[in-house]
Amino acid sequence: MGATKTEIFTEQQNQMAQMAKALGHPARIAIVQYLLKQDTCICGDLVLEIGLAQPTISQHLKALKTAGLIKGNIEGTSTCYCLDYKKWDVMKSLLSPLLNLETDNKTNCC
Amino acid sequence: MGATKTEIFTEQQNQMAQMAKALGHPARIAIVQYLLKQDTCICGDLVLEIGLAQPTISQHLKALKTAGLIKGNIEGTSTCYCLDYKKWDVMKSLLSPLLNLETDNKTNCC
DNA sequence: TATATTAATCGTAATATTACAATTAAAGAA
DNA sequence: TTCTTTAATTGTAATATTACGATTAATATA
Repeated sequence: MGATKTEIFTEQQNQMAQMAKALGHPARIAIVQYLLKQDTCICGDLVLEIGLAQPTISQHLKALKTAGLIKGNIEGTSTCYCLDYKKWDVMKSLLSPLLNLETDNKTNCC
Repeated sequence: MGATKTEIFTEQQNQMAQMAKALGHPARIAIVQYLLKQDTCICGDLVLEIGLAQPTISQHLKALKTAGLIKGNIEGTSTCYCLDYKKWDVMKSLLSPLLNLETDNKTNCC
């Protein structure tokens, strides 16, 4: 045990969970916010901005990249990171139905 | 090490991450989807629907409840669960700025 | 070629998560 | 009161995550 039983869920449910999980750490939220403000960054920018060690930031960048939320391009000795807007659209279309609920006329159920 | 350094992030960043994390497991996505469809449910419904053991479902319900995304009311021998729309509004207002990006005229940065 | 610069990777310790069997608790039914 | 129903809790094994020092790799620069 200990590992998520992905095989009993739909592909969509696993995808939604994976994207939410990628945003489920404050450092990764901070990275995304930084990219929203600055468009691009390199690892060193985030080390200064966030204050975690370089390998830790690198690890979080990898997690966001694996989830497809950011892209990285090697440029000389550094790597330029940015949001991957295509994947972001997928995430939006998957998660919006959950977030944009009609809460107006909903009363507490129980 | 091993624990998230919440103290170096803003309250808002920690909140956003906490809510995303709560949705970061396919079983919890499935629970939320079930509640969207059925409005209310009890633990046993989800055990049948999802196919994980009762203690596991109970644990996921607790995680969603701790994050504030669902509410539970004891009714006899069972507990009635439903989405907490107030918290859902908070989540929407926090996460929407991240999700609803203007992706139209954005080109790949690097 | 030697020396920075930048970041990825490796290794590892601490902690957290996931899943479930076993048990417990609490309310309703017989 | 005893038995059933329902779910929470406890305990635990397997796995995953987080964080960082040390190292490595790869490109610049002197």
